Amino acid sequence: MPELPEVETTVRGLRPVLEGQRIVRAQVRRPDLRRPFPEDLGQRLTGATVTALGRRAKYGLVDTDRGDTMVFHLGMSGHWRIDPAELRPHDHLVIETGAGRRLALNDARRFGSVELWPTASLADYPPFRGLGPEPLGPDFNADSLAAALRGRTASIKAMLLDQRIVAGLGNIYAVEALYHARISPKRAAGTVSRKRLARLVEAVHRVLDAAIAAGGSTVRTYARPDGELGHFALELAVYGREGEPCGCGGTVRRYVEGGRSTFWCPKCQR
DNA sequence: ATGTCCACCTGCTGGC
DNA sequence: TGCCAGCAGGTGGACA
Repeated sequence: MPELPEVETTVRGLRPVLEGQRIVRAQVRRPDLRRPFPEDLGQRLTGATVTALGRRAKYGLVDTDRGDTMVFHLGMSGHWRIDPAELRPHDHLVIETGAGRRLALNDARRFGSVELWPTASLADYPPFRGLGPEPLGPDFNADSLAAALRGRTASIKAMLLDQRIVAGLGNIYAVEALYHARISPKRAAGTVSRKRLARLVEAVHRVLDAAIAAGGSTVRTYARPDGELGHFALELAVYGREGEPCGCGGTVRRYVEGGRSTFWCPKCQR
């Protein structure tokens, strides 16, 4: 699931359940995702009060009154379940609040991670070092993008997936943004004109905003039993549409780059 | 430094 | 119906 919009949706869904609440129980059921959980994760969470929730790139942030932030990444298959009726396989971490709410972090493929890090020095959290600008923030714009891509010969698609260039895009939204900007995913990043980079920045904004808006509509129903955060049905223009017609009269094609499927229309994306 | 590929892990789907 | 190859939205490390 989780690119930036899914993580943002997840954080927004967790906020009303966790913010201001005391964690009365934190149960680790399987401590080894991509990286092992901190040894004492359960003890360090139990009794803490959650002061704020946030997001950086594709990471969710849960601040506590003990000066620690729980940083979680959902990998490929991770998601939080709110008030599950019963626990399921791959519910690796279960948190209960003083208000009687229960959260389960489920991640079948275990590419995700959970870490505790001092809130005051989150910038030093190793995965955050070297991270590029937030795609919806002011530091991601045509000028900064042009500077970051100058002279680069790798494909523009690969550069959008590089979290050091821009932090939060994944395969789906990189593909969708390039389609909307009418830029070929195969084009060498350093050869994309400033004018077309401006179009790309705008397309990234449009695609992410629409996805977050669609996720938001799902969040409103989060309280349903076994509600799972971050899942929503957004209409995608090209992703997963190999062989289907493009509005321009062309046909959507697929190729693999770096082991990732890329969908595009060779007729209108140049 | 840069570009490219692959491993990590489990579950689901579609074709035979 | 059953089996199995192929595929899945991320990241980081190895290699040239």
